[in-house]
Amino acid sequence: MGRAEIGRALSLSTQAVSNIIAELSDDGLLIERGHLAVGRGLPAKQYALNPKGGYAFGIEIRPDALLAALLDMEGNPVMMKRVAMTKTDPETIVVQIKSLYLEALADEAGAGGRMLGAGIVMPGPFGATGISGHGTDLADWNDIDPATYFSQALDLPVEVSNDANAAAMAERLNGAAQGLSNYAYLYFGTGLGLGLVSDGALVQGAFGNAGEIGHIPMPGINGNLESRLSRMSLQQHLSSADKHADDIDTLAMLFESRDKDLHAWLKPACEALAYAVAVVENLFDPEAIILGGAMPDALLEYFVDQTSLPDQSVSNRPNAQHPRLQSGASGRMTATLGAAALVLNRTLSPHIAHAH
Amino acid sequence: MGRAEIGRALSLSTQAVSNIIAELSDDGLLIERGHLAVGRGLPAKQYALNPKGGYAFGIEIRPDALLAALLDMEGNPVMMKRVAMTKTDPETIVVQIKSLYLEALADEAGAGGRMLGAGIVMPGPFGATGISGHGTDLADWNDIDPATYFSQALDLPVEVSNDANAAAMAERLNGAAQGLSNYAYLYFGTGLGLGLVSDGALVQGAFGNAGEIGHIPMPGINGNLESRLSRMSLQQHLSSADKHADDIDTLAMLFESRDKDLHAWLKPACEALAYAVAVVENLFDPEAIILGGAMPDALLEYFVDQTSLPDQSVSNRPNAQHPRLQSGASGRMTATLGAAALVLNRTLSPHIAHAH
DNA sequence: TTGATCATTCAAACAGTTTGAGTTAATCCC
DNA sequence: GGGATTAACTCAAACTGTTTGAATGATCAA
Repeated sequence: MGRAEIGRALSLSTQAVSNIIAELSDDGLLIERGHLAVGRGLPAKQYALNPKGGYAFGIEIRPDALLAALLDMEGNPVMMKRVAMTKTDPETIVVQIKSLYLEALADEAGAGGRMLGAGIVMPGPFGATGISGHGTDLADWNDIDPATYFSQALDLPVEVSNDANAAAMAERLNGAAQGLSNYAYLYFGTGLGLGLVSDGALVQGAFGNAGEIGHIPMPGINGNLESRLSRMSLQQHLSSADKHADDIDTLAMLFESRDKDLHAWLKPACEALAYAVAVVENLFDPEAIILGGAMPDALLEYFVDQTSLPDQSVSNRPNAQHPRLQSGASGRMTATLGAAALVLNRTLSPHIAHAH
Repeated sequence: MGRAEIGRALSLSTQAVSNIIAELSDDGLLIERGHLAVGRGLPAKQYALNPKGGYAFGIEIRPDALLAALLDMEGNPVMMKRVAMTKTDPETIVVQIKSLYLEALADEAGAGGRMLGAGIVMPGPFGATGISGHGTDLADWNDIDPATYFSQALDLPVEVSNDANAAAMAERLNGAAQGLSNYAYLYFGTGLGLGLVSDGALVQGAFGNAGEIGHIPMPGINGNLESRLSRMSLQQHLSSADKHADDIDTLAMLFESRDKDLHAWLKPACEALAYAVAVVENLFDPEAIILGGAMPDALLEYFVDQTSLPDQSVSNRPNAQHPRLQSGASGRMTATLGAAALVLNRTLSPHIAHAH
């Protein structure tokens, strides 16, 4: 955009924009993109964010591994790494993270002085709650505030969140949620998580544990939602037929080959998804619900196509602008990239900073 | 507070606070409260909001009546009125609202030049949706944007919301939610609504229809949540036993006298409430859930006491600071006062104003 | 009584903004 | 082809809201 256009969009004078652009250019945060003539008048000098003007580091902590990614300011990954872990105590993890961080800085020349912060994704819920202790959470982390701990270790501002929130933010940066400010993201991790974005900001809850949609009771069965709709439920279903699918590729293969056990799981899963959609839509009235996470693409597409969306919903509107249910980013690294996206979103979207 | 204390809280210099206080005092928005000596040093001149420095007008539009309230800046009601309506078309309503507004201004000398805005509560959902046309919504309003319409008619900034959101804001101003910034409000209107506050701001959804919790499917029965848990469901239950309770007082009397039909309704209602709590807690992780609306106080208290809260919830934490479920304001005027509270909250809480 | 502590004011400096006049480069239209 | 029109941009000055530093006032503690 040109100075005058930016000024109009921001309700600032052209002169003010000029001053700000001069400062940002000096800092290397903007690049010039030539002149653009759209009609009469002096063609505007175009400015854009310099993708190499800032970087965000993302870490995903899992019980068995550590995943890291480095994103530039446009959200392009410039590094991705995975390290298997056997111990998950804070000291072991922080040492490993520091070493991954140094690798990232070594990989990308110039990132050193331009780090905007680090995003950390770790399994929730945070603190002792009624759904703790189900095997997915990390030991030895109860007495530590992860944000402070990592912030001191890396000497960077740190954002901590869960996988679903991170994935939702990643989707806003580059994916299906671009331009949306009210949407929900259903994330397939081990269980089923929900990332909620309201007016451009994550709804994190009082203790950062919002979005545990997998744990709500599921109508018609004696169990919760994620007992029907999650990767773990699918894997349990398969293993009861003596089939073992530990990774996404195996699941994709089974889906592709129309495996009858996998397909038997699909129908009740779609019903569970329809229920989840009804709950999320009526409680939250999103522009769209995006489906993503550690599932094969084809399976996500199947869910989007085959799930019959509830009629009794505030989102069932005749003139909807967006598909009510759509698929987003899938794969192993979604949440890791999302961790870094947390930082980019904090940097790039206006908010009130609380004095410290 | 004194100037220096305010400065520290806001990360401003004392001098800046002095300048701002001078301006606000000139406008009559602050009052002096004498000096307060806490230790050594010059005792600080105390300042407080002038309750008469600003007013908020609240309107609740119902299919059969119009309710109005005028609140001062501290949230004290200085006027409350009710007018029965037979027609609900926009012209009839706006004429009546204008006349109520003039009455309010006449009642409170000095309110004229000090109106901060008007809050309007009207039955949702807004726009055509899958749960429209159930008899609770107003006719002839589909092509009108209520905010713009009333803003022009009253020449005031206008906030439009539903009853649950308004009630939630009222509770924050004066009631059980004081000091909370992440909480949920379960509101008994005709159906069952949910007001969500995240980081001090209402979660309204993309089209203002968030919080329609009454319309989510209820496990175990062939129906939605509000078919078990709402005033309408209670009244239907009673009328099938040939008892008619059109207002809160009658319901309170029946409850007090341990009417067996009413009490038969209570147990499944508590189960429905437990389910609602499980959904809201796991999805939003609130500090507390507040129960209020058009129900007798005693009945709300009964719900709070008798509902067994779900163990499988992120809010089931051993060291909780607030009761997970508590009762808030009840009665006929809750949503009307809330309508005005919308304005006070917008005025008093910091937010980013979007350029227009 | 004296010194320490803290709130406040005053004046000057500073930062970020708008305003208004002037310059540059494109299109429109005769 | 050439003047009129349009729009982006720059420069300088004014303005607004902030911080900084020195001075003053009122209280407590020893």
